[in-house]
Amino acid sequence: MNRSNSRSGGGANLPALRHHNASLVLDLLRAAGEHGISRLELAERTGLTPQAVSKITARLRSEGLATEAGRLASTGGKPRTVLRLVPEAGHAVGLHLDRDELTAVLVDLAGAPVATRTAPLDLGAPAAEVVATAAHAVQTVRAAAPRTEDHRVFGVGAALPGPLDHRSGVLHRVTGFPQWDGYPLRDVLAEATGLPVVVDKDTNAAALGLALRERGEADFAYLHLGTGLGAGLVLGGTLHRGARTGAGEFGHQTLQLDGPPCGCGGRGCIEVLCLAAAARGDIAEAARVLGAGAANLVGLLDIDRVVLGGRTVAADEDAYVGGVRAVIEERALRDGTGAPVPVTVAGGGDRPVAEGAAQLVLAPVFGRAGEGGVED
Amino acid sequence: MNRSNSRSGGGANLPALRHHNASLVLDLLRAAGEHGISRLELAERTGLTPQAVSKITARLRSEGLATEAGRLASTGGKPRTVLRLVPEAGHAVGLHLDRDELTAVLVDLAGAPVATRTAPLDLGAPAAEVVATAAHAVQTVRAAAPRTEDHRVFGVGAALPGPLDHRSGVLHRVTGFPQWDGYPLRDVLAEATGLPVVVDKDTNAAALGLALRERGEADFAYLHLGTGLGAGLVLGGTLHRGARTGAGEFGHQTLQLDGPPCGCGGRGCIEVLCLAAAARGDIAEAARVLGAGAANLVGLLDIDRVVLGGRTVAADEDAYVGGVRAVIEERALRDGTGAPVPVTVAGGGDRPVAEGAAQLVLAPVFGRAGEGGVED
DNA sequence: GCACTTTGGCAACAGCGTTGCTTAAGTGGT
DNA sequence: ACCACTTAAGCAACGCTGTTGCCAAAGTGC
Repeated sequence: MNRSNSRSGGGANLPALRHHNASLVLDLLRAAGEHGISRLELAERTGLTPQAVSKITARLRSEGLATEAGRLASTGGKPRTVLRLVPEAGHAVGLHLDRDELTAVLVDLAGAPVATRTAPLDLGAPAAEVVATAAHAVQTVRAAAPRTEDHRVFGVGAALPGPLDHRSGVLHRVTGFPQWDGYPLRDVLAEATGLPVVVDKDTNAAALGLALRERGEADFAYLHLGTGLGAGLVLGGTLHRGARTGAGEFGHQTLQLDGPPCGCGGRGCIEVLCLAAAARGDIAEAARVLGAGAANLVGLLDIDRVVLGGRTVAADEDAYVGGVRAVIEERALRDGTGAPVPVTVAGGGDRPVAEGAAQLVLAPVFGRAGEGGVED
Repeated sequence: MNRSNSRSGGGANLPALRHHNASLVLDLLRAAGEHGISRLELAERTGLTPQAVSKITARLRSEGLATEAGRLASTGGKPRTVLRLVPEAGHAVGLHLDRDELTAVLVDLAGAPVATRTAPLDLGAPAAEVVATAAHAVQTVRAAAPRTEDHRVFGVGAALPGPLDHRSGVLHRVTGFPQWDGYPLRDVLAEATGLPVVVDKDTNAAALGLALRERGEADFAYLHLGTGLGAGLVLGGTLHRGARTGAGEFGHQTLQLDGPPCGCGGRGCIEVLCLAAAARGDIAEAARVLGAGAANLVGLLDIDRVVLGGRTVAADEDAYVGGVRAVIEERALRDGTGAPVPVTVAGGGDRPVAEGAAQLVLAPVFGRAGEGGVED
């Protein structure tokens, strides 16, 4: 049932079956939010029998993860009991290590932030120093979680710029900070905090978090335009990282053959076109370039929604959203492929990255660990 | 265990568990080919216990799907017994309906072609006529399969150009042949042949078939350059079709902002650039353009391998492979992301499409039905 | 107040992979 | 030639999964 058969493992036994179905139910409970969802609807949506759902939800209730929350209007018989997730039953820490700033956030199972801490950070400082600052921020927000046995903190998700190996948790050449090359951030941070740690690219974290904010979309792209241009892809409901966890290299896509030279050594990369236009104040052109890249992505992968973010976009949200939307709508019109894909902007500045980082930790709980996913 | 949690269903019970593990084992048996694989290696690779593998393989042997095939050299104890797939235990028909030609092929479980039939076809003819010709070709190659109870034909996979809805099996506006718009090919063909039918785009079929030819690559792209330019993507071991089964729109990716106008109404599409260069005999330029698009794809999705195919490529294989490879190697060098992604060409003319179409039917047997997959 | 509908738990069950143990089938030392 | 050892693989008992059949609970509507 794991789609990633090519990976080692994949064999499923009874505990795995149980965990799978429990995750499925938890995911639906999370999606239902505070309104909750009835047992029978859970049965319909999962394909399980009502009795199985009763057993599973009974377990979840005994573990404190779910609870009854009122009942629906009767339809001629006994009214359905509504169940909902107990958000405070578990927490996760999201950590965003940006070039000049650090954000730590404690989120509950529903993804709602419980505590936040922001601090200046010099990513160029010695590694030990950065790790110490990060670990301290983690402990600070962690103090906001109730410390009972049942209400555990699942772990820390750390998002940072630049290429890294998600599987091993080792960084590569973080742009502009060569001292991080080969640094085993995951293990060091796990040691410093005493919690399991997952590391990933900032764009991936943001994509995961944003994909969960509005539901129902299996294929989703987040485009981040800040000091650089990158993408995070959620395909089939989980992050697509690729074999070398190098997916999302959106900025150095060629969009203008033999165009202006880019810092990467290539020519006509979407990043240099977009940022050059933005730098000279031609936001409309920057948005048009970004839109062309987004439309390429939408057509190639049949993406359901595109979300824009990053400081450059935040400076002129309407112009970017409008410009990108125009390009996508025009192309959808040409293809005649029905309604154009919605384009929105990620509100909240840098918060989506930190909150999404926490979702890196929570994803396995809800059965959304992708191929490159980390076991619980 | 199914990655596609967002889809309805997803709930797993005991039969599903059994089917999942059996598929996993069958997939490894298929990968092992005629050399076979021992029970203990199956256990290692699946993560199941040796005893579970023994039970599963015993079932497969009793169903005639697997058999013992010699034993390995001893390593100090009882030598391991080697198991292998029995290819002739099942077959599938692959059907390639091209604009001017029809190819039908019967393949066994291992994917090896058993019987082939090629016939001229006018895809512009009335639908009933085309279906009748296709159904007749299916019956012809089907006659080559042993008709015993155990050796069943699983179904027909039909690949054809142009957009279509894989899930419903209904065609859209097949380029140049408007009469197919809205035609329920899957159901009509199922009626005519008496077999389950799966339809998909020709590029998707080719991608699936080629991805299985050489193993171990989870993320794979097939680029088809013929009268048009399209792509098929295998991500995480299964075909990526997208929510509207419209993924793979590679040809109308913008590669040259404000470039020459394309038939689709856009400008600077990779297809028009590539085909225009090919038409004026500048194969090197066509290959360079194709390479730029391929490199974009590789960077964006962290693809493991790129395979080129189609009549235009076949006319000058070395030039295209060399040109594409050069662009990809150059970009890999710039990024410093290790070894460049291998680029090869799909041999065998149109056969890969028909053989891949048969794999559309076999994929679920081996646990490789993607999100858009069809149940057995 | 009674008939009906719908929800949801209890108990028995079939069947999955796992565990503990035994048998099969080799190698290598003496 | 024999025996100790190693490795492979089947048998039997087991725990636990979702399923099935049944019944109690809790509503609606005539």
